Amino acid sequence: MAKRKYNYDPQAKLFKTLMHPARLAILDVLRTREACVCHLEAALGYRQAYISQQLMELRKNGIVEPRRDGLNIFYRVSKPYIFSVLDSARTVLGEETQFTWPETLPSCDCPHCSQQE
Amino acid sequence: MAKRKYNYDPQAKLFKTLMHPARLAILDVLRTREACVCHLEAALGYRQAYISQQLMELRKNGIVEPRRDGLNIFYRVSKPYIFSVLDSARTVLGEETQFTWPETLPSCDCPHCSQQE
DNA sequence: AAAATATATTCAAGTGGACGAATATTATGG
DNA sequence: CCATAATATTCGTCCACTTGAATATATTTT
Repeated sequence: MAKRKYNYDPQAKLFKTLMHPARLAILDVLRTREACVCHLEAALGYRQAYISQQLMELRKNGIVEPRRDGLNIFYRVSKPYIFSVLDSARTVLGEETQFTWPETLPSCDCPHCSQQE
Repeated sequence: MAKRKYNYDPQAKLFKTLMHPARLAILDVLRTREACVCHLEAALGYRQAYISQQLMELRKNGIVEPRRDGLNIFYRVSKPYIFSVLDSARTVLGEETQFTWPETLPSCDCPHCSQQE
């Protein structure tokens, strides 16, 4: 007979979403600002479809949300508190350094990156 | 070309360890005290071998560590900061209630539970 | 040293996630 | 309304995780 007093599935599901290197990388790019798919592509070097797949996974779990602007769809973190989870994990692992992405990337053509001129 | 500046594998691995309901339940039992396998068995209602399997997984990732005392092997959380990760996750999910296990269980015969008499 | 108790390990079948390839969808510009 | 750009989805294969069943190991007791 199971005597569990608590349902751990929601927590487990959240961690399952976070257990993927590509998704963690995406969240780190989204730490400081919203970003379109092509920006994530330029930043992380993954294929477009692959980025979309991972974004879909994050979206299904309510972690990110899209905002369409013309052809671009900008993603942002809808639950910023998720970064507390990520930071705690880093602390557990003894990782002090927190890499911060620059606001713009030379290799990116998205509106956010190429609006200078 | 991949431009990742950071290796997310350690974090991903940690979350992978936490993505399992049974392991989360075990960690919650270990939140207040160490416990032997049979205690976890009594508390959670899982089979002994299954508990052992999940403990092994947690041990492989340095989250819990064993202490043998006669026939019993007591497990305790070796990285208590892991609870910050769990608590942050609960906050993200909007779960406020934190279930706390009693120190002793009537259905358990382990030394910690049946030393009254 | 054999039996009993507590725990660990191995094995195997079923299942779901990872990810590449191909294709579909949506919106803008001509 | 057709072409193009940006993003999304579907499909298929491969591999890792899950979990039950069986068995092994370690320790104490007799």
